[in-house]
Amino acid sequence: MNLRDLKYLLAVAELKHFGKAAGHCFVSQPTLSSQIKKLEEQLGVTLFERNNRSVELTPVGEAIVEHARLCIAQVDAMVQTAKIHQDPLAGQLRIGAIPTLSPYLLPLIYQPLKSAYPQMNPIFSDEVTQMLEMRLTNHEIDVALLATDATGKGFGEIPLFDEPFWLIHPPNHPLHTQDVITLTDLRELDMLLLSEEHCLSRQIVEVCQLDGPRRRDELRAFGLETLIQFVSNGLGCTLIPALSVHGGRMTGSGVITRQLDSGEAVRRIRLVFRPNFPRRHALEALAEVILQNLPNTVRCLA
Amino acid sequence: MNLRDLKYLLAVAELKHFGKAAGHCFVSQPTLSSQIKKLEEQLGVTLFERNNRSVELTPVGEAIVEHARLCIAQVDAMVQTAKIHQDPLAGQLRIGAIPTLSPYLLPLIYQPLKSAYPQMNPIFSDEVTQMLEMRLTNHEIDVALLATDATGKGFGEIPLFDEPFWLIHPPNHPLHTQDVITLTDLRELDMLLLSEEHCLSRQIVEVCQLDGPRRRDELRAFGLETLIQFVSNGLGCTLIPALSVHGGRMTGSGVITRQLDSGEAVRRIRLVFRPNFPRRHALEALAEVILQNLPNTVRCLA
DNA sequence: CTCTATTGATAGGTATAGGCTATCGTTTCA
DNA sequence: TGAAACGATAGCCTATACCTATCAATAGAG
Repeated sequence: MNLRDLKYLLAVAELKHFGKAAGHCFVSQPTLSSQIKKLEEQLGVTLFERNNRSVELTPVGEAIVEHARLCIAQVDAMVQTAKIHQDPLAGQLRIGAIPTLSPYLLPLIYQPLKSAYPQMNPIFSDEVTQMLEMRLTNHEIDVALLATDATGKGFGEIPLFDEPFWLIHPPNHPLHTQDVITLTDLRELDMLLLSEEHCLSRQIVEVCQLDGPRRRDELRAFGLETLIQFVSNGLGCTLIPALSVHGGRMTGSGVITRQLDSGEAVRRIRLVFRPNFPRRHALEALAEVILQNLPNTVRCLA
Repeated sequence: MNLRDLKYLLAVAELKHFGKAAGHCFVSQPTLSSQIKKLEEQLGVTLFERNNRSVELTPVGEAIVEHARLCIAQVDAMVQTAKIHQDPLAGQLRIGAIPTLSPYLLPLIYQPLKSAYPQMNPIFSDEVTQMLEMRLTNHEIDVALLATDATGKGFGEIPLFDEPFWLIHPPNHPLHTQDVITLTDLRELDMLLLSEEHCLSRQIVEVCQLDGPRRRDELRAFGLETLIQFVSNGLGCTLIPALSVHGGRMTGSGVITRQLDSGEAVRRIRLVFRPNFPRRHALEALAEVILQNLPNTVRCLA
């Protein structure tokens, strides 16, 4: 059975005239006649009682037409739904971000994204890298904002920007009097780190070339804001990403924020997605909005 | 768009595997692939995000599949409806009968019809010949039980039986002492007649060869039972159809019921219907039930 | 790291379904 | 009686949905 046949059926039922119904369907009258006949044969019932003067629905015909009407209505609704979503920018875009980026970046882009692409429905979530990668694979999110390379795991990526690490230390720290801080200086410090499922902690270890003994494992905090509180209380130093300096509550917290004298101490933030994700344009739009709303403490890559 | 495509869509959405879905639909995998691709092109959206290891619905796909599911469900319901009505004996059969037949015949056949064809849903109505013919033409009823020939008006008919006219007269009437009553006797009587829209009144005029002056127009009653009351009250005689003698309240009403000495004084009862009425079998079934439940006061024609 | 199995996509050929024009048979109306 | 209107039928043609064979990409085993 064919949807076209059902449309023919509805046309004849409404106009009660094969010729007019055929015109209405943009086919010839014989085509319509034969298709109605075929439909009647398939269903095993007579739908119309016809003679050369009138065409009338049989009682069964009435019932069948009612079903056909509902069916066609469903298809129309389906096409309508498709039309709304034809714009690849439209519809849900489930965005995951790592916790050391999410609270500082997403507020910057939420309003601009709404303004630029009102038809887009972004849904944000907040998890560590490994979880985001799993959710990507399971189609539970569409794109992840990560600070690590995931191309080796079969994902695609759009590099966005390099986010420098800044040093924070307590006010009375020895570094207070030092004008310029280099990477070498960092090796000497007592670095506080996030728990190891955060990519940030691994990256700090790498950047500072911290060796085993120097790591302050006993104090690994679970959130960046908690870590800052530790520093504020004089328990040590740490590196934090530039965006958290901009958006975080540094002022008044008593910690000293210091830029580093090195272009190397950065993490690269990228959009990561399944390579066959069909709405690539939505990702590019997202990337564009992110890049245009960043503070100049980070280095854009486009 | 095609219903087949929607079924393919549902299969892939459910099994998340093109090959298995193809087997489930009894087509080859390339067929399924190309049809899904075609559907995606027609709708202008990507329904599945696929790679060589997994097939997953996109958010739009989810929405579309929901519509498709409802659509297919409608079609299934439609086929089911058709199946139920495939039996030409099933479903509504709207039966009209003339008022001088209806109250005496229909009670005789109602239960037998229910027993023999429980799937049939007979709906009875009661109107004069002209109205019944109009309703037949307008598809408001499916078949009429008439006492007149309607083949000249483009209807089809199944003759059922010849129903003799019986004479009824008051107890103290001169005919009381006469053993055999012939048609000639009737011409001398003061005949009471129904109003002229009833075919019975025309037929009595014809049978008795009543001429203008003898007709008792001022007393034309509207119903047969009323007419019998007139006779009972000694206001005249009349002819009534045999079934009304059988089923009517003759006993105790004080009227005398007399058979006529003539095979001519009958009216022929037939089923009348539109010639293209599709459920001819239902009519034949009805005819059969009627014929098998008649009293022997009438002469069956089959 | 190579080999193989699995999976969806593609290519090319064929058969059927659905389309058309022309015409018929019947009925209605002038 | 002739013309017009209408649905059905016949015969032909094309688009499309189907098939088999094969490709390309990936994952997992040895």
